[in-house]
Amino acid sequence: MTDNAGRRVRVRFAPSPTGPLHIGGVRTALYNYLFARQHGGDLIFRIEDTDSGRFVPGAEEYILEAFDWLGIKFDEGVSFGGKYGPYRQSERRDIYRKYVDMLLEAGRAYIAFDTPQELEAKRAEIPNFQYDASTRMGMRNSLSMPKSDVDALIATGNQYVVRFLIEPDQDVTVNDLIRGKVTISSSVLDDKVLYKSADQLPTYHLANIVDDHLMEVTHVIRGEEWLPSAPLHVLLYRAFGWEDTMPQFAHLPLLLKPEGNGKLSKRDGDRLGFPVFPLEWHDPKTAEISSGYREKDYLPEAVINFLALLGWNPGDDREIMSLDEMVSLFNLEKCSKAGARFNYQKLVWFNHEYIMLKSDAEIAQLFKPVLERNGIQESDERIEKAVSLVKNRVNFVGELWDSCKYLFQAPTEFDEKSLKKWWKDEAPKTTAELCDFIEAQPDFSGQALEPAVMAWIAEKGYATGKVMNALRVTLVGAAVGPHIFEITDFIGKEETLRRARKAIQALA
RNA sequence: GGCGCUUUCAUCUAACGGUUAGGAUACAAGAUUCUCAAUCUUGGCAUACGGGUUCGAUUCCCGUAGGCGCUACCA
Repeated sequence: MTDNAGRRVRVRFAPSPTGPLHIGGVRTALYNYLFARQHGGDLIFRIEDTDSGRFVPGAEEYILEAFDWLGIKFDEGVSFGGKYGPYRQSERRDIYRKYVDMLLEAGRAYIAFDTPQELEAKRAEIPNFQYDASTRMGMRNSLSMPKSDVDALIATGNQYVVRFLIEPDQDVTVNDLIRGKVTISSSVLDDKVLYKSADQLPTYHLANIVDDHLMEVTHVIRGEEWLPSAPLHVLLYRAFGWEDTMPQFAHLPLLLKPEGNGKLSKRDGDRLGFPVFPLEWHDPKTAEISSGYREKDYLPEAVINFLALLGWNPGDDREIMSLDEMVSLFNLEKCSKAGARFNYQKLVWFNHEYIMLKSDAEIAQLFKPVLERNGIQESDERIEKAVSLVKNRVNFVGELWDSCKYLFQAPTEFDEKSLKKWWKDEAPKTTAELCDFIEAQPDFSGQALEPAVMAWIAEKGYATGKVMNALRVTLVGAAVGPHIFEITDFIGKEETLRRARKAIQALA
């Protein structure tokens, strides 16, 4: 499929390498991915490192690794290649300079010498100061100064910025795919800095427009925080004369805190006990560690599914969807407009659903390292069997260990509540009798043992619950777990009797 | 402060003028069972407020209030 101008659909995800990838960024990337796939288009990975001061080593690699884990694949860009490169903005200085000069020559931009300190002083002095048509002639720039002065300042090495000349009193309309027409007056826009001579790099706005144009991006799907500057971007496309191929915009609602006010931040994760980053992040400067979904044992499919539904729905009641299903169902028009609270409780539910959805063999492979860490070496078949018995009662693979360790090792201690409820009165006596009965059985398989034991209990006139739970406590250490004959079947006759008789002595 | 976006159960959301306002999570109860889960059933819970337009507003318009974002030589 193509866009309105008949072009192949091309979208991009363009993070700044200033730290770990925020979970909101993951969702933005996901929506771009779904959109690109659905339209048979391209997804570009661009690095927007125009702020040299905020560059963080390792961030780019982290972001790539995160998408790899999540299963979001790019078609071109940094580390993927492509014919529109380079895809790292810091490597495109010459390109930007050329376009800055074009704007300068066309009189759509001008050079300004005001230092950050001077501007700060101005803002302190004049409330609501804005660098625009009403103030620019009072500032130090190529509009207010003679050309000879400007040239002299540059020649003597003064730093400067290039500002975009904005004509006041013009209504600028952005046609947003999610929100419809959004109109603002150009008078509320300031003469944005497009370029800094100090590091010879553009700011976001200029780089963004030039790159999207050059890379033939057709749709810009990004967070709502960009909506206020979208009219500025439209003005830039006009200034360059690129309005006919200007991409279409879609501004996504923000991810909000689970409780309280404001958008989801790094702090919330620490405070409420859930990650806000896909992968664990070790800050190279502060040595601080932020938790990640991968390390916290979430399945990438669950994270993706949960995120997809935060601000979008397929139009019917389905919630569990594969990435491919989402690709065919995705629709920008079905995106909601209001911010979504990040309710991680539901993510836990998704994780549980995906554990249930995956085969025992798949879960067993994920569980194997956990077992090994606990000193358990078992065959894949045994592990799969154990997984099948207990996976419905866990939300995370890591919880499997606590739920089924008794399948691999005898209990070393007994849960007090369980003892109080089930290990009393006749329990030691009946359990001992049951052991003798079981020992005498020729066929120990669960299928044969269950009816035999039930008949024995009936014959003796015992209460089924009391006998079974007493046995359960001796084998498991608590009144939890799967069907008791599944457990005896798994651990075997010898171990069953050994545990039961040992417990009778230990608990006497 | 200015500008913009936004507003349906606690939370994520459906209903693109006519429904007993639906689903999911969470919560509660029940069923099942040797226990804990899972599963199934059931239950409570919402159209922010005030005006219009209309035969009829969750839905369209205006206002108010709340929420969010932007307002950098950050993205």
